Amino acid sequence: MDYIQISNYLKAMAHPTRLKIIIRLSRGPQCVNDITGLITGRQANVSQHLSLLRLHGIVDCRQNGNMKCYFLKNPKLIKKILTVFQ
Amino acid sequence: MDYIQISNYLKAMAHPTRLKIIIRLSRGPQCVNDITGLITGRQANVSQHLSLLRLHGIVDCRQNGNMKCYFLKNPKLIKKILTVFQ
DNA sequence: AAAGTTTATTCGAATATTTGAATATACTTT
DNA sequence: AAAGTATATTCAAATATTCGAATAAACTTT
Repeated sequence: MDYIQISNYLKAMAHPTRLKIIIRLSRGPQCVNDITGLITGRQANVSQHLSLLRLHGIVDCRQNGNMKCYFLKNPKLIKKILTVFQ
Repeated sequence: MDYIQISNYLKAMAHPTRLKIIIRLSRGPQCVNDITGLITGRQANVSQHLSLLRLHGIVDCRQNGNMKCYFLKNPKLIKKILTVFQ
């Protein structure tokens, strides 16, 4: 990963709503509706952030009946970054 | 550090030019002129990025005669983040 | 199949970031 | 003190990001 890719990855993480989502997902998978509950914002906006996170390879999801379950694609990497800030 | 502060810190890092500067400074202090040499851009622009990095507590500097020497304020933290991406 | 849930997409306005240009400041040497 | 070198600041234009509003899509239950 070169510095351009790293900066893209960090930029995707570096939004308060997205980071909040990431922190939540670092404790386990969640569906969109539950994630929306954490955020002061609309479901559509949460979906926008989730699709950006997916585009950058930070999260992925699987259909689960009616719902979609999001999870971190590389939880180890994310957890390492988060623990640096504690 | 809460998620707002963390996202601000990550945002400050998450620009290709600034990350390049940070990576360079992780190997030791450098003056503005040397840093400018790394970047495809003007000295004034490098100064802009450096002052933003300083504002966010990522770097600091000391006057060194004619020149200003920039260095990472928390090199351990930065190095931990960078090694995650290798 | 109609109604209800859950999630995604598109678009435009508001906002934030980035950059170059111009110029200022500060220190050093002559 | 004038000229030279190194760095910083300000402003405006260009660009990118973010969010709400509207609505679409997909699945589930009735």
